[in-house]
Amino acid sequence: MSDEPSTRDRLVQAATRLFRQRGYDGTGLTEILTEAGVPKGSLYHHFPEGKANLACAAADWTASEIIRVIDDSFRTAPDWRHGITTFCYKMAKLFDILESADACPIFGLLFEGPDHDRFRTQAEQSFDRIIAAAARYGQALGMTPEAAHDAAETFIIGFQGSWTLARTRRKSDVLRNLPNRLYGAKS
Amino acid sequence: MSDEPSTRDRLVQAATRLFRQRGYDGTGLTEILTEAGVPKGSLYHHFPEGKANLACAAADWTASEIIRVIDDSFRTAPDWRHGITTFCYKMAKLFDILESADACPIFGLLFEGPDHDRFRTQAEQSFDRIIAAAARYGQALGMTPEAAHDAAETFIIGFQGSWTLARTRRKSDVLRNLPNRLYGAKS
DNA sequence: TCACCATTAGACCAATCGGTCTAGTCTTTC
DNA sequence: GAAAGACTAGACCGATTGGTCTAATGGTGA
Repeated sequence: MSDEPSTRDRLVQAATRLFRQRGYDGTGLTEILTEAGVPKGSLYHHFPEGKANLACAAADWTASEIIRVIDDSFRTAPDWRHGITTFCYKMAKLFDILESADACPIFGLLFEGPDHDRFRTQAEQSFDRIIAAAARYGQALGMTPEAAHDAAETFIIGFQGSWTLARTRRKSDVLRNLPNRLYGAKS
Repeated sequence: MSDEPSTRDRLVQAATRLFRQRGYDGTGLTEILTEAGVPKGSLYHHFPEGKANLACAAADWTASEIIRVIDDSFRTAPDWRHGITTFCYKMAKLFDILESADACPIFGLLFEGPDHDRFRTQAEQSFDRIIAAAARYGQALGMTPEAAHDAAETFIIGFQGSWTLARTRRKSDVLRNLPNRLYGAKS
């Protein structure tokens, strides 16, 4: 059971990767199925509503992964800026790994596709989960709840924009420079 | 001749709008053709390489529109922050108009799709054109070339991120707040 | 051993995709 | 007014799309 990822997990992870690379509409079911090594019947067993269903699961999974990185970055951070800096470096590293496969901004990008409102809502919730996770660390480091939320939001905005620019340039510098951009030249 | 937009222009504008709403792969040729009121033959006359060709034209057109708004915002601006603020308000207004049609970040989003490198390059150039346009105003307002470029880049990053967040929330506040976020609470 | 249910397997389907190609219709030029 | 080229018009194409459906398979409890 713990030996190999379950069929469901393999589907979600293959879908996540492909959606990130080619977008929702750009990715065919066959492609996902092949990559996951799973027949079509299994897909519709685990995700009865099909592709859209799978995309939502992929978005959830991605958000959780991001939050995991946030946790790792802040657990030992002495202050907010250190936490953010660590996060940016970790993500820049990830960017460099993914880049060869031409990956997209971590999340929120999958959210083209039909069913506007469902996808939009899913994206909104993912954003909010991530912002809330970061804000929690802001509070733990002494900020007021409002200040922490605001700082987290500012950061996520900067991160999202930086990733986009980094991607068009194929260079992760922009990500590593984000803390300096947001909080002034390095101390 | 100046009475109606040319067939070509109608194609580019319809494509721009649809790509913005549904993305490159999410938009069918038929849809574009119907919207533009143009038969398929004309498309392949004006854009012999087809959809990809049209997408690049749409990206160019969009970048030019953005630069036009930058020009409008900075022409009478007494300083950098005023220019940025005006730009953000203009774009927030545009956002509110488009929102009903569920539009996407202004540009850079069309750049999923095949032909990775061609699309990526196109996006990179569009970004750089826009950053350069903003940087020019920074210099005119007294910044050094490096400072101006950096300020423009920071701004474009923040704008891109803000638009994304604004879109998932369906609220333009985030765009209007960007100057405060970047340059401190309103004076 | 049997029945039962979750899961796997993949053939199959209509619809749509981007793209090609031939015919026809203007407009311009001599 | 005829020839020529720019442009419009849309029927048509093979490939692929997301999705459905039936049959087989595997493990579990009685």
